[in-house]
Formats: sequence, structure tokens, C-alpha cells
Amino acid sequence: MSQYSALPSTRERIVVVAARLIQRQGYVGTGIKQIAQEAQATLGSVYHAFPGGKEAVAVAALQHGGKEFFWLLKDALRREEDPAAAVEACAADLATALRESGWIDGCPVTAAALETLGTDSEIQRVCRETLRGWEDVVAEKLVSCGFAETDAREVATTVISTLEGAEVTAQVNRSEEPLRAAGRQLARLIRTYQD
Amino acid sequence: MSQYSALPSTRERIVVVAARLIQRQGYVGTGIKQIAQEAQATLGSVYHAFPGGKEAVAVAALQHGGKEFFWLLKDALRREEDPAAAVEACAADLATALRESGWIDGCPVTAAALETLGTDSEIQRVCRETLRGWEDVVAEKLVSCGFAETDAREVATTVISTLEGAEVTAQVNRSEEPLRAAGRQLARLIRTYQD
DNA sequence: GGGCGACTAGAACGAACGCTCTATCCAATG
DNA sequence: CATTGGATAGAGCGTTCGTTCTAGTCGCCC
Repeated sequence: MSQYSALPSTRERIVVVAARLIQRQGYVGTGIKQIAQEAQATLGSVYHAFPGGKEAVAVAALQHGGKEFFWLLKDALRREEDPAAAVEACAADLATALRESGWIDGCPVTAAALETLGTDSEIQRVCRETLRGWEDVVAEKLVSCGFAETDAREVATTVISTLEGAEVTAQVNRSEEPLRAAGRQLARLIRTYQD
Repeated sequence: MSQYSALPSTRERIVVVAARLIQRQGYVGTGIKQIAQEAQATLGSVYHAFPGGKEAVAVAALQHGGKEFFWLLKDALRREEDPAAAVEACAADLATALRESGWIDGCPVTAAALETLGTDSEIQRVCRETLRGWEDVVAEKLVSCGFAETDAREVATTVISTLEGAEVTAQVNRSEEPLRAAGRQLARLIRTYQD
């Protein structure tokens, strides 16, 4: 039962592998059998750990990926005191991580969200909540820096949208520049609220 | 041979249908047989018009969708003289179109781009060129409004990234607000270059 | 020691995938 | 009229998909 054992449980291995695969290949493009193989688990184990099948695996994987991204944001925001510099640091961290992954590990939820748009899948709900969580952590930072609640909310939404879009642009162009540029422009935008 | 006949050719029907389906379901999630059926063509006709198979259909479809989006941008940018208002108008037009489609017709290339990231598919190239074309039309507008070349380029990249990301956010939340907010913030950003 | 839950192993299901193939239709051309 | 070639029609290829199933192995706790 211990979640804190040295070796990750089968379920944890499945979630981690699934998160990375979905991030890279999308929900539709990732097969259950591929997840099982790369997680060093058998197909039976996957269905044992996730009776809900592929969708249940994806939900857990998206939550996991979303949390990772959340902590990356939180860490960068805490590192820099000035909100403009903090958001620019977020963009820089994303750019570095993206380059180091060979431009394939982008936003963990965008692909899955887009692929399941027409459906009323649970996946949609998870993506929505995950995005909302990211906005919250940015908005929180802005408020703590003296932003009005409504300003903070609107700017935070824009910051997340911009980072998301810039990440895609950076991936397609295999270049850090779109993310760096977005970071600089977001910083400039945020400073207009400070003077 | 005439591309200008009143009735769209089989090839044109296939391209239009494929563009919409890929936009909604992604590249992997859209089957050749589904394209054929919805385009009122047979499977044989699809492979006759596109000997390159699914990837060739997708390339033509993405180019088509990219051009549509291009004209939407161009039209909004021409309608408003002030660059800040023009970009905000782009966001507003996207928001309206998105709502009218039931939140499913988003960016025509994002999904396909993300799904084929690992590969060296022709699809990647088309997505990259399409994104670049959108940035160019925004940069052109900014330059014509007195922006320095380097400023225009960086702001244009950010504008497209932000619109892209805000569109995804709007789709996931089934709300115009993320796009409206992005439009307002982009307008604010652009005005910082004018004073 | 007995029971039980976690996990392994792999066969098999129906359905859908991208794609190839043959055959037929029909309008235009010689 | 005969021929040609684009378009249509659909059967069928091999493969993979998500899922279910049975059977067996292992370690842990009452």
C-alpha cells in the first residue's frame, strides 16, 4: 500500500509512461499495448490497475502530467520576486526543458484535449481542470504582487494561453525563440500594470 | 480540368471535408474511409485523387485550412486601422467562429502538428510554413503601422502563439472569454509600442 | 497453512485501420 | 463507332486496435 516505497509500483510506472506517451503522440495515437510494453507491465496488469481501460489510464496520466507542469510553474514563480521576471522565467524553463527533450515533450494536455473535443469524455474535464489549476497559480502570484483580482485573473488566463501556444510554435519550429519571445512580451505586458 | 466549375470537383470535396475532420479529430483520429464517406466519394476516388494516401490528403487539407485561417486574419487586420484594435478584432472573430461551430472548429493545424511531432512527416513542414504565413501577415500589419522590423517580428510571433493557445483554452472551456481576454491583453501590449 | 489479492502470460474477440486490387461506368476523342 | 482514361464501386489484403478471458505464479497476512 505504501506509495513511498523505493521502487515505483506497477500502477505508477503505467501512469508515468502513459503521461509521456500521450504528451508526445496524443491520446488516439498511443495504444494500450505500447503503454504496457514501455512500462514493463503486461496487458493484464494494465487492466487490473485500471478497470476503466484506456480512458482511465489517460485520465490518471493527464493528471500526473498536469501536476508536473504545475510544479514547474510554481517553482519558477517562487524563484523570481518580480511577477514580470517570474513569468519570463516560466517561459525560459519551458524552453530549456523542451530543447532538452528533443522538442517532443510539450504541453501534457493540449494534444489530448484537442483530440477529444467533440466527445464528452472524462478527459475533457481533466484537461479543463488542469488548465484552470495552472491559471490559478499564476493569478495567485499576480495578486500577491498587488494586482487587482480581476486584472490578475485575465492576465493569468492570457499568460497560460500564450505559454501553451508558444510551446506548440516552438515545437513545430524546433526553436526556443518563440517561447523566449513570448516570455519577453508577457513580461512587458505585466509591467504595464505596475507603473 | 476547370477548377472554376460551379460544382466542386471530387478532389476539392475531399480536401474541404478532410480539413474539417482533421481540425476536429486530429490526423490520427481521422480515417480515410470517413473522409471518403463524408465527401461523398468512394475510397477508390480518394486514392485516385491522392496517390500519396492519407498523408497526401492531410497535406492538402492542412494547406486549405491554413489558407482559410489566413484570410480570416487578413480580413480582420484590414478592417481595423489601429494595430491594437486589429489584433483584438482577430481574437473576436475567432471567438465568434468558434462559438458558432459548437466549440469544435479550432486551429486547423495545431492538432495535426502535435500528433506528428516525433515524425519527420511532410505534415510537420506544412504546419511550420502555415504558422509562419500567419505570423507574416500580422508582422506586415505592424510594420505598416510604424513598428520596427524586429519589434514587429517578435510581437507577431507572440500574437499568433497567444491566439493559438487562447483558442485551445476557449475550446476546452467552451467559452469565448479566453479569446476575448487574450485579445484585450494583446491590444494592451501592442499599445505599449505606440506611445 | 490456507486464502487472497497483485501481478504475469498470452490467446482470442470483433472492429477498424491504411491500402491494393479488379471491374465497371461514362464522357470525350480519334 | 471504337478507344481511351478519369472516376466510381466495393471486395479484400494484412495489421493493429481496445478489450476480454483463462490460467498460473508469487508474496503477504490472518
